[in-house]
Amino acid sequence: MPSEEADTRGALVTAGRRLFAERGYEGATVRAITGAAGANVASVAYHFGSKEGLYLQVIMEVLSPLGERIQEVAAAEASGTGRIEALLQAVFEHLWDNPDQAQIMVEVRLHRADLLPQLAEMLAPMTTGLMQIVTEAQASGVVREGPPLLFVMSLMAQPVYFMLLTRRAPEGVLPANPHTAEGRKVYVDHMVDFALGGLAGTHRTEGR
Amino acid sequence: MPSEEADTRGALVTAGRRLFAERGYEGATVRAITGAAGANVASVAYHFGSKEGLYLQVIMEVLSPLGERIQEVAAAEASGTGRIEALLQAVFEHLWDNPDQAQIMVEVRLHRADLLPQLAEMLAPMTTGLMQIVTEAQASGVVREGPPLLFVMSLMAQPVYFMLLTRRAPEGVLPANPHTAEGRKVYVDHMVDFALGGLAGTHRTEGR
DNA sequence: GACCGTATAAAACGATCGTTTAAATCACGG
DNA sequence: CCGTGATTTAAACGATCGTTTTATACGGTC
Repeated sequence: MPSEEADTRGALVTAGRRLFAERGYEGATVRAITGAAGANVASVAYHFGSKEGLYLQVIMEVLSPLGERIQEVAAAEASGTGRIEALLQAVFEHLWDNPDQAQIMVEVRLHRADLLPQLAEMLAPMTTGLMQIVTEAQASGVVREGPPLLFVMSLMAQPVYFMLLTRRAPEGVLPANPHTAEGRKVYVDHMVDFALGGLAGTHRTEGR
Repeated sequence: MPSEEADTRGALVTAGRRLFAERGYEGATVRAITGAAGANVASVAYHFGSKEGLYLQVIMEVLSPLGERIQEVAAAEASGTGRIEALLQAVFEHLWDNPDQAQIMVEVRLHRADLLPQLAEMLAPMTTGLMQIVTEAQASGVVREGPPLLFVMSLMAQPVYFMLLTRRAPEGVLPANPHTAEGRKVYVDHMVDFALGGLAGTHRTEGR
């Protein structure tokens, strides 16, 4: 009977997730990963076939939870602006607790264009959830008319960008300390205000 | 008299800029860069001391133009929402024409935390220009009260994120073709609408 | 034409990369 | 307690990394 899930295998994924995010695919060496996992150099080839195999496994495991989280928000009942607020809150908090996620997503988009089709497939549950949230918000009048994808992009830009900028920012330059729950609330509140305003009717040239 | 600017030196910066952006610091090898530049392998060490030296030079050259562009927008006279619109237009178009810029900025932020202090220093003209635009917009009533940096982050998130997502997106999924000027106008118009709404008064729980 | 600092060239350096090999160890049913 | 497949280990593989070395070609000055 094959045991299918040894301890080293999980340790390799955990270490790979962290090191791929910190240093990128090329920067994270097999020896660094196996060293951090307390495993042998050959264990990557044995369990995943190659470094690339481990990378794909890491991507899959790292992307799933956020997609599920967004699906939950999309399925939850909320009135008017409540669902948008819940979405931004959930995405930002999730990305903050799992910085590997955003880093690996950006890394793939920047330097691994060959994996973009697979990435889009893995992100499918997330994008459908987002589109559902926006289209329903348009039906209820919270969001103005227009291609839903544009609003999805504008929405996601906020938590992703804020997470990347605040994660390792030096102290003193930020208006609130994101390492505390109260500090993060400042950013979430701002993102919600900004997004709700942006989603509503246009303010183009004339006031209101 | 030293010639100071040989042809190979410029070719190395050009090739390095492209390859560092495409493949990241670790992924872009010295041999690939010198090969693309039509130069010898030893030329990087000769002209820049090391691969790291070339990377720093590329960062400096790639960051300057956007900072100057934003300073121009900040200095230009524009009434009400015009300056915000000009800012988003300029940033998105500049990033679109120079994708290396955003890619390298993100790369440094993700995988080269050791360079963040130098990056912040190089970005100083850009951030001061952005802060000036926002604070003056607050004074004129276009932007509601609040820490200017939060609005700067929300503003920049839009063109950066849109550029990263639309640059290599497969055909058919996007609502407009960003490779044409007319298509990019769709994205810029949306970003302007979204941003102006987000910058104005809050739409929190009650309608309008 | 000899001289000299600058620049390019080819070749080699040690180090480290991902991967492979082959032996050792483990878990366990017969 | 032996056999057998699964796992781990140490060692080595060829390839490629960034860098150094050494020699050669170039452009002015005296």
